[in-house]
Amino acid sequence: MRAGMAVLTVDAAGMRAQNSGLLLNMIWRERQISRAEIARRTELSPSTVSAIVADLELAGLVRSIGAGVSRGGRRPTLIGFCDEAFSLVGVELGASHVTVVLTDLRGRVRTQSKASHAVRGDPEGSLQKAKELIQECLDAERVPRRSVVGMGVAVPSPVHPASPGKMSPLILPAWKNVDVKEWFETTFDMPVFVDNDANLGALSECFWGAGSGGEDLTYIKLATGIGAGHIIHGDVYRGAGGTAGEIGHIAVDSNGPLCVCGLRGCLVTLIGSTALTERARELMGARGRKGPTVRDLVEGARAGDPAAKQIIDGMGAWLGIAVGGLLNLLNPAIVVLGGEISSVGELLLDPLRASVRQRALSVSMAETRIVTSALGERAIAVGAATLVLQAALRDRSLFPQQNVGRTA
Amino acid sequence: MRAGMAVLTVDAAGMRAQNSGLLLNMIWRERQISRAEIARRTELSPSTVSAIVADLELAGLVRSIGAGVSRGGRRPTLIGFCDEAFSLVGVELGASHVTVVLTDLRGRVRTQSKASHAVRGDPEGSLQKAKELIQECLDAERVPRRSVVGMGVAVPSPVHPASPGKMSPLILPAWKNVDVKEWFETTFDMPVFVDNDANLGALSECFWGAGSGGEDLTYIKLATGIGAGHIIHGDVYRGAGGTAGEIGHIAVDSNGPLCVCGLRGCLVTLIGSTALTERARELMGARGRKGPTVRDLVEGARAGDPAAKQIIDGMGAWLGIAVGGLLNLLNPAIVVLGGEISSVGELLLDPLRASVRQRALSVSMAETRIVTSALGERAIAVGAATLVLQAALRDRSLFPQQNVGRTA
DNA sequence: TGACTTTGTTCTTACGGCGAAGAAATCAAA
DNA sequence: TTTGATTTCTTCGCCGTAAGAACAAAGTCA
Repeated sequence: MRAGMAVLTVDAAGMRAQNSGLLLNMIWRERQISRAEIARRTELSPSTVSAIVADLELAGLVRSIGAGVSRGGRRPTLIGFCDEAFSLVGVELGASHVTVVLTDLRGRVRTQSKASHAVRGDPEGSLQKAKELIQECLDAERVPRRSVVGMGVAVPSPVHPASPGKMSPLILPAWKNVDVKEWFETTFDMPVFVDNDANLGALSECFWGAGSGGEDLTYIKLATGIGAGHIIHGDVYRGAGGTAGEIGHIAVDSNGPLCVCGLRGCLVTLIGSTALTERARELMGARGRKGPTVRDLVEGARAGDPAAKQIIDGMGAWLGIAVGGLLNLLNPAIVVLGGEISSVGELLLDPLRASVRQRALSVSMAETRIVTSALGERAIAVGAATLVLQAALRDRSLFPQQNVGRTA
Repeated sequence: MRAGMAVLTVDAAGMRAQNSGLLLNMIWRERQISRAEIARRTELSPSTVSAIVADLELAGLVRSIGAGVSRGGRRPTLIGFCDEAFSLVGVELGASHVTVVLTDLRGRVRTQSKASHAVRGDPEGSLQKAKELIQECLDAERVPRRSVVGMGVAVPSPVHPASPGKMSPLILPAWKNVDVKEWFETTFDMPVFVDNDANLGALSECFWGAGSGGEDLTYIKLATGIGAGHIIHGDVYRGAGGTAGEIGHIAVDSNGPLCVCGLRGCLVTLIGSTALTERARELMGARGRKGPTVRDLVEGARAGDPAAKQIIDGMGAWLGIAVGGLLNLLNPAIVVLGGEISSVGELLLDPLRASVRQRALSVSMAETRIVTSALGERAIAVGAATLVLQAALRDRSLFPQQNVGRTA
């Protein structure tokens, strides 16, 4: 019954793998730390720590970075993580664009490239476009294939844990016959990890944003679609069928408009980008021929335009219904709002918090921080790259072997 | 950032602990299995398996139970778990009663005792009552203190992970100065685990009920209060502040009645026992002087009383709003309904499923089984005992040492 | 009956962590 | 400056655990 079968047996080699993984994580997290300090914290013996650090050094993952301050005796040698030793590729297949980033092991973007593309209906073209952009990034930095750990791909569809390359036939029917994971794997010959965009936004926030403390967190992506991703115990939570976080199709208004999903009054029909810009066209008038965009809305609200503020207020109220339910059901430590519209910051957070306060227990409300993302528009693509980093920090063997097979 | 610090370092002893824990779990799960089969499944060497089994046998946790069927050679010796080797105590502090069960390591109840008591306002009396009942159970079976692994306690309050003995001052203000965990620990001198009642109902279902497959599951306790418990990755999920699963205070009707929690239209004000019986009094008329009870409602519905059925239908509709949100947000594999009213079975499930269908994505809906509990009224107390079992199966050292310290 | 299979044990080997001892580096106080 | 204490890190031998080979025991099947 218990899912705990994940725990595998250990032999001598497994013991080393486990301990060295622990050390690698500690060094990554602390940025710089001495052997002695590691020994104190892990309760591993100094000799063992030294041996493992030597291992990691040989693998090119950590290195000495000078001496630290003395604690009354010999000064410690600080060990640091080699952030630049390997690269990560992050791909975002958005609704209308493809973004690619190349990052180091600290989530810093070394190159990025982006192109508009109608991803929804054109799998072949989108993948081809992605391939070009990836190649572009790799070439720009002259990154050899050997130094890339792997590739993360964010897709605008739920991903079933059992078949991570397959898109949902309801959300992306045109992608029915494509296996994204397989395609990238065969095209680039490296490990590929695929996940839903909101999940990767959440991961991004967990590693580099509001949730860097490691607490449980929910990220809400406010865009054409509305999706949420949960981080639970430091890991993306996907649910039994991969559809956890489909907050956009929570029905918040039983008299609301009909949604493409077949339900009525879904959150997305009320506060999705389309609904917002339509509302803006009504209240703010047409800008040029195409009507106001989300960007116009953001700028309007920031400039104090009452119509824009009214729209944002309404959005906060609707969103609060869903977030209130979220707090009561899941009680995350942090809720992060992402997506272009979230850049209005407090203008959205104020009405949202007010709405939540009417719908969530004061306890869970008081303990939950609700914030907007500070990671910008690359958050999702970086999150995709982070998925690879997370996997590699868990399983050292994912890092490509550099110094191939020399026996000391 | 990552919560992964939970992983501890390993030395030779830890290696043995890990492997023997794995074996213990496998034997518990499989009920009977041969050494050879264990070796095949775990990929441990036969010699290692033999050594570990000998260990476990010495500890009194497993024993040989005869020969199995041959696979074309010598017949295997089947190893079985000693279900009766130790006992578990489960305590449920309900809103209006205290229940105690004494179970074996397979969740079978050996003794139980129950007493009505106004737990809410009387901490001292409740604890004293619990003490008596526990003593009663232990005496009834002549169970020596030594053979009890520990005690689980279910409380009608959220429990903060950081202070598991403290009740929520909002829900149980009278219990402000009591530390339940500490009290039981000092009174009975054994390990004590405290958790919220709905969480323990969920654990009960995960181990002994609908979720025995180990999938993610949400249990909803339908009683005076409405609470939910989540099992995620085989473990109770409590949220950042311990209030995950407070589904009773999801606001499902913005025009609904005011709730004690300060919000309006909480689920509990619409389908809590009080609301149901009140509604029943209106529609079904008074039974005797006290008005119909939940039991009357169940019997009425089963007997085909249209008023009762109408009430249950309405309940399903309201509940469906919350469950719909739950499916979209968390996407559990199973939703289990518990509490007395759930014994109406399909009469509640039908309108509930219909309501959910209008509010959840068809994907998550299709993949989620929604069922009623089959564990009966002892589910929570047994869940409390199960909390101890779960802990001990994870950390063998929690089982009391029987054959104290003889070096072979 | 005899060849083959499967099970489970025994014994040796290898590996990894531990602890003690020691060397090196630094501080602090004489 | 010297001396002793402290901290860091390495070296080396020990020990516990798992692996593997060899073997005995107990079956099956023709």
